[in-house]
Amino acid sequence: MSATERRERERAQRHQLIITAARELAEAEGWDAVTTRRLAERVEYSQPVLYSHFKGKDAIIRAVALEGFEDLAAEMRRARLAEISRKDALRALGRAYLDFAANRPALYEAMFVMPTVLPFASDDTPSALRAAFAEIVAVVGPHDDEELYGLYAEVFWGALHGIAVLVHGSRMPAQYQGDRLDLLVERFAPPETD
Amino acid sequence: MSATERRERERAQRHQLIITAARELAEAEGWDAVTTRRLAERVEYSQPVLYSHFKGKDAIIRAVALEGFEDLAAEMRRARLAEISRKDALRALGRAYLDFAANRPALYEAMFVMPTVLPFASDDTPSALRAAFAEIVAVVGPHDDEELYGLYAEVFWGALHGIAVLVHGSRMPAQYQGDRLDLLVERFAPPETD
DNA sequence: AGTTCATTCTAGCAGCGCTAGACGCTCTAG
DNA sequence: CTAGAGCGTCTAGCGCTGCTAGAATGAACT
Repeated sequence: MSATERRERERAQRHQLIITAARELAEAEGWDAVTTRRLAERVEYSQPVLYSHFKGKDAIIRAVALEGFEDLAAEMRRARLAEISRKDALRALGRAYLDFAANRPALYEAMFVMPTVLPFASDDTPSALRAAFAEIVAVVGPHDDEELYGLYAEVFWGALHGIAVLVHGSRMPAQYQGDRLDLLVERFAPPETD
Repeated sequence: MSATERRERERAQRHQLIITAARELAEAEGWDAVTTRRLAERVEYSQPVLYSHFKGKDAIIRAVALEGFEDLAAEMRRARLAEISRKDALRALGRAYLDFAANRPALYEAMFVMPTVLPFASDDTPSALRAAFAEIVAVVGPHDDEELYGLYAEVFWGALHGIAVLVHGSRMPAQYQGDRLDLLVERFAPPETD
């Protein structure tokens, strides 16, 4: 059965190759440039091969986005754990989030802007999405009120997302992003206990 | 010359007809359904007529968005002026903004989500856009610090935009939108002086 | 070595935004 | 009142998109 195994292994590699190629092409030229023909050419197979791995273009974007959530969760985690006070952790996480959005706009777009493709607040929400959200909850709380679980995180996240996409779309000047984060952190930092 | 005048008048009417038809079609079936063929059919002209009025599909979307800004500015203004205290005005404006986004999602999308099509913070920013932004500045200030002009408004606007689009994209549950607004208002209300 | 079967490719469909060039109608000037 | 100029509209078509049916290929198993 080793022949079959080898083929499955090759298949898995090609699966990942498609995802990576799609992400790289999107990051280099934007999602508009990611057509099935160009993507197929890039992985050096014909178009129909893509459809033997993914149900359609949407599914490819979904796979790219899912990997993105793992990256984002890791970066937010690293940033917040490097600080001691909660306020510093909040600012560090916010900065990590905005940097991620600014530095990898195409990936961010697949995750948070394109027509929904991943189930967010639902029973079958992928663990990477839950992990990313949990990172935000960890820095803004609340930690003592079950009823409000997630509310602060949602609003803080919403604010970060809002200014990230408005800046990216040139609807807001990019230069004051640091000041905006400072203001946001000041307003959302938990009551000082340190 | 009245014949020429009549023709120009008819042309202006048709211009508006195209914009209205595009908005209605988008609001009914989403922007994906707004193809030049379907739009032409709806206004009962052939495709090329659209291009004698607008440079391309982008320009039509731009015209729709521009009208939207006038509506939004008017609704925010009406909402904030109906309240006395600044905190109530802030909440009312926020609610008006979120309601606008929720009730007219396609129009909102053209204004704030689609690839930039109107110059926002620039010298030739249309007055409707300036007016809408000025409404937000009016309720969040600051009014005494030239250097910070617009910063509070940008962050408050960003937060409203963020939760609006995340809810619309099913990335955040819709049911707690009121609680989110309350939290946001509490954090952004100017120091109590009333 | 012959057969089976999975896999990949060629070719094509319907629809997209957009445009060139032919056609027809209206308005103007003599 | 008629002839002609010019504007406006339409038909037809280009190159592209996501996606797929069916032919052709090649590797693996008996």
